[in-house]
Amino acid sequence: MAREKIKIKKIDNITARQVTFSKRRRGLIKKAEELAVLCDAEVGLVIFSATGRVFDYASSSMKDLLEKYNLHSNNLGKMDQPSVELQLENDNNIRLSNEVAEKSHQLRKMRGEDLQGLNLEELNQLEKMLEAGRSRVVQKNEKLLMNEIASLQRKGAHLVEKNQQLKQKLQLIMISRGKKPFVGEIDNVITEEHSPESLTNVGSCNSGPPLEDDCSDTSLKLGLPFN
Amino acid sequence: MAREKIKIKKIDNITARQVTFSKRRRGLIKKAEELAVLCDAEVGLVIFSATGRVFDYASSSMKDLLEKYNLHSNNLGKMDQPSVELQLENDNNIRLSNEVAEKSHQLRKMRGEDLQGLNLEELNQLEKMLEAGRSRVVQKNEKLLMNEIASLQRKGAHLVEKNQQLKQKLQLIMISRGKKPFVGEIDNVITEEHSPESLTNVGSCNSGPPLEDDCSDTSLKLGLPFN
DNA sequence: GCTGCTATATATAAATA
DNA sequence: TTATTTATATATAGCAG
Repeated sequence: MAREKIKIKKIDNITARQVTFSKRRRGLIKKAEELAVLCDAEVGLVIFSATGRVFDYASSSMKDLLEKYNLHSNNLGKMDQPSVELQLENDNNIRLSNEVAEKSHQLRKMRGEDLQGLNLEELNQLEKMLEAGRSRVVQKNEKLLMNEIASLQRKGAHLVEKNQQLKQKLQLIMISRGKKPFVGEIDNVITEEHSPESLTNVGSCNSGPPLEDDCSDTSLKLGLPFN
Repeated sequence: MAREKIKIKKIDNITARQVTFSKRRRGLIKKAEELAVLCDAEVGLVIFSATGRVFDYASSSMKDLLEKYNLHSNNLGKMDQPSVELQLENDNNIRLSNEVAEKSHQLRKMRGEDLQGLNLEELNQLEKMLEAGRSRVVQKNEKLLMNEIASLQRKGAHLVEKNQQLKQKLQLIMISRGKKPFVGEIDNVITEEHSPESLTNVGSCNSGPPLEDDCSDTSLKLGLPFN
């Protein structure tokens, strides 16, 4: 694949062979990885150089992969365990393998990826199941959102309360200075343009006389979710 | 490497993913073989598709290759199993059990039965997946229905055609008997309550009045001897 | 043994049959 | 599914450091 086309046979020149080995080895591993990622496949690759060095690639655990592979080739090939224990283990493996296969299939169906051979009845049932699942997910989602809102609301109410306390302290201080303040003076500073009603909505922490509010941002944000 | 550059991430479209898997799998195996031949290396390659099918390539004996590989990796790691085989089986059990657990969990999530600890992002993604699956199921369902309809239409059209042929044969027979039949006579026997026009529409595999009847008992019975 | 550099050979994504 | 076709993207053979 390059300057010249080459025949697929052992490269005579040793140096060239090594260079090619190095390049192609990396290329092969890259391709293996791409296949695994692109197609959601499991890939295991083992390479021994002529000099005996080992290189490998595995999309997941090479150990698991090879065990899985052995299992398959065993099932498709020979069968010869005398040991009862081994036989038991093997039965277990078969059972588990079947379970995995079954669940994988079910998952694929739910993803709509393997609907081969399903009849109308089964398809309808599947759709119902998906719709039910979706509904639950959506509910959970909404619940989460509501919780978040409630939490924010609590925090907001808390801030309102704090603010009110601050306001009272300020009043006390001003009074203690001997200056009896105009009522309107403080209110102007603290409540700005808000109307009292906006507070009554905001949670139970606030029971007293609707003492205006303070951090306008908070009350605005809090008010929205409750319509 | 083609019409468009793609990102190396799981291909969303199922069909495209399968096609790509098929192509790249072959490409990868070809490259593996070339590496083995050109550079006098030993190469072993194992591929599991997402559906669980196995593909492999080995420049020599996969068994030998894997044993050699295990030897190497063991040397680089640990080495102390009472019974290697038992250990392997046991590991396999653990791995399979984990796989079952994982898939069960995934299934439960898709059924909306175990959404504990999922955040908003994850819930949204799950919902998207469910919606995608449902959409595919619905599509498949519709396709099935359309096929059924089309099939029935074809059969109907075919019956109509047969019927017309039978009618012609019967006419010929009656003529050959030397009895010039009343036109009305045959029509009455064969088409029964049908007006002649209803037949002329139904030429080949049309879309017109699909099923109707035609296969009235009478005409069918008449037809049999001539087929 | 690596690089980096081309000019080519291959692989392959999409569209199509 | 599977195969062909096409336009492009990649891989890489042969060199030079």
